[in-house]
Amino acid sequence: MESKGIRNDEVLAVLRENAKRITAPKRAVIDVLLGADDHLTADEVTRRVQQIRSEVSPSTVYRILEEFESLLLVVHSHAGQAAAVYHLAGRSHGHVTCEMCHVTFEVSSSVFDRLARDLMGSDGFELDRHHVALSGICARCRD
Amino acid sequence: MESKGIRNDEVLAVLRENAKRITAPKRAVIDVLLGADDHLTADEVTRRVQQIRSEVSPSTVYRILEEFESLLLVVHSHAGQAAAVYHLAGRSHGHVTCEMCHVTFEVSSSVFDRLARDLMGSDGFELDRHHVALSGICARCRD
DNA sequence: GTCAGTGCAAACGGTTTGCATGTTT
DNA sequence: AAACATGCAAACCGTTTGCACTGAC
Repeated sequence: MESKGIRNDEVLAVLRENAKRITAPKRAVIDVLLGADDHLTADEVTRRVQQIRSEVSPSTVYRILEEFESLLLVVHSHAGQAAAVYHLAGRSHGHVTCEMCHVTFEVSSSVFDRLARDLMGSDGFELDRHHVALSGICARCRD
Repeated sequence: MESKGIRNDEVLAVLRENAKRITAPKRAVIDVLLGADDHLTADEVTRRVQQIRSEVSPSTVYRILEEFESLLLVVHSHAGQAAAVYHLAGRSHGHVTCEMCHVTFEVSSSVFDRLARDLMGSDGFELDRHHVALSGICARCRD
């Protein structure tokens, strides 16, 4: 079990530093993200938050995730046209998502580092490794 | 100007081989895809088709693109949550999309080959290089 | 007391689907 | 004639937005 790279109180500190208010829905979102081992869609975050505070609306969750992302506390990425997945910022790097089981995995930074270097070298393209998840078939689903 | 790797009559031949009917909307879609230098969204394909045959509906274009893709004539990929982009199958490999100008580029197969090898080696993950577009900033937009 | 944050509901964009009609074979 | 393809409209899903209200500061 790796450290997530950020703690509850660190998130709250960043909010205070940026004159953002600390509200019950935000606390709930933080707890959900800290308690999640894998990557969650906005809908999954909402459902988990609603287990504690049933009145929290999806739009609030989107707004909170957006705020957290603007503060570099959260990262989201896309795989195909499916829903985006969110997780706390930290040691994460690239993402790959299995087309069969829909689980998103972290990819070691060295793999993405090399890709980024190759793209820069061949086309001068600067890779944004956080934003997009590659698709494919994971080892388990390939049997 | 590179060859697109497939010609009008080859597309029609594949349709015949697979007992698919050759209709005016399909001919129009083929012409649009053959005439496009870059990658088109389904909406762009629809609009260009409608310049010739104004009655063709978006859903028909989606169904045609889906059929063509199942026949391996067309490939589509996603960049973020934006609309998918389609183009004729051929020598294409991976895609990268610029977050600033939203242009999608082909990436040389060697870059994606190496990435695929790395992912297989490190995590046993089998990359689907066609389906997802990486994001970043292209050389032109970086100034 | 003020204003950022929230809940609700409605709008949105891209895509898919049900169904009656039209067209290819 | 039969099966497939199409047009239309409505549904769909993830996400965003307008607005009045609430609650953190």
